[in-house]
Amino acid sequence: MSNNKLYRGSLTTIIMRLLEQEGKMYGYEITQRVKELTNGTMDVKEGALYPSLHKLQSEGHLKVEAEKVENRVRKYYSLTPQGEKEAVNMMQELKEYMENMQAIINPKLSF
Amino acid sequence: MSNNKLYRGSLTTIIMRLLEQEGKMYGYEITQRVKELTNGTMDVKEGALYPSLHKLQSEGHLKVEAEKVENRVRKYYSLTPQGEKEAVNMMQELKEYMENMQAIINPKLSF
DNA sequence: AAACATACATAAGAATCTTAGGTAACAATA
DNA sequence: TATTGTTACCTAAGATTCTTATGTATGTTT
Repeated sequence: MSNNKLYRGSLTTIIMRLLEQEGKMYGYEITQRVKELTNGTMDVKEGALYPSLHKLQSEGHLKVEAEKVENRVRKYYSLTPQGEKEAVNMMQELKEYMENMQAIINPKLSF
Repeated sequence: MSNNKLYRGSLTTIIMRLLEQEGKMYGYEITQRVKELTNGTMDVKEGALYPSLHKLQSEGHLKVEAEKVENRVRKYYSLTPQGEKEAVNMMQELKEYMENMQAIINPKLSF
């Protein structure tokens, strides 16, 4: 993801948010999109991505459709209705996280 | 820390920043300060805190002085010169993390 | 006397990641 | 044409960071 420990724990939030915005995406596409959006700073590792996608699917947050494009298989992931609720929830948790970190890091501005 | 996965990885950044601001603190004090600053939202677990403090010390970022206050021992931690550099670095990494998450979460505002 | 708060600590297990491999199709290049 | 690079999926071993559970000890409150 980066040599930065802070990214630990944020991969599912990223996946859910991208799918909320894009409708459907396949794994490799997610790695490329994140690279674009962060100017090459963030690198989603496949060894983290695929297990995460499978877990989100097994939890009922994602559904999959396999498509054959140019003789290669792509697995398109999209949010289930339950996943859409979870995406909203995760965005709220990200907001809370950011506010709490600001309050700790910059206590003078938290009044 | 919270039932929120996003906090994973941010404890050392929190410790280093608090010590940068306060000069010196002891473990239990850190747990209470974080609770105050986040209105009870965040709860730094002792099982995470003490191993983190010991690791930061073994890496040369923190130094310790034991003090006896009201017949109880407190271990006051403070930044070493190397730790001060590392604290600055961690704040920069937190800033980058926040910017990257914003860019992913809210791509329209990243231009 | 029991419960709560202060203050430290560690060990087992869970969760999330990195690293390092593997398969396969296609394109570009040396 | 052999090799490298890109696209596209996957898993397993190990590292790291956390939670949960437990322990010790002193002092305060109920």
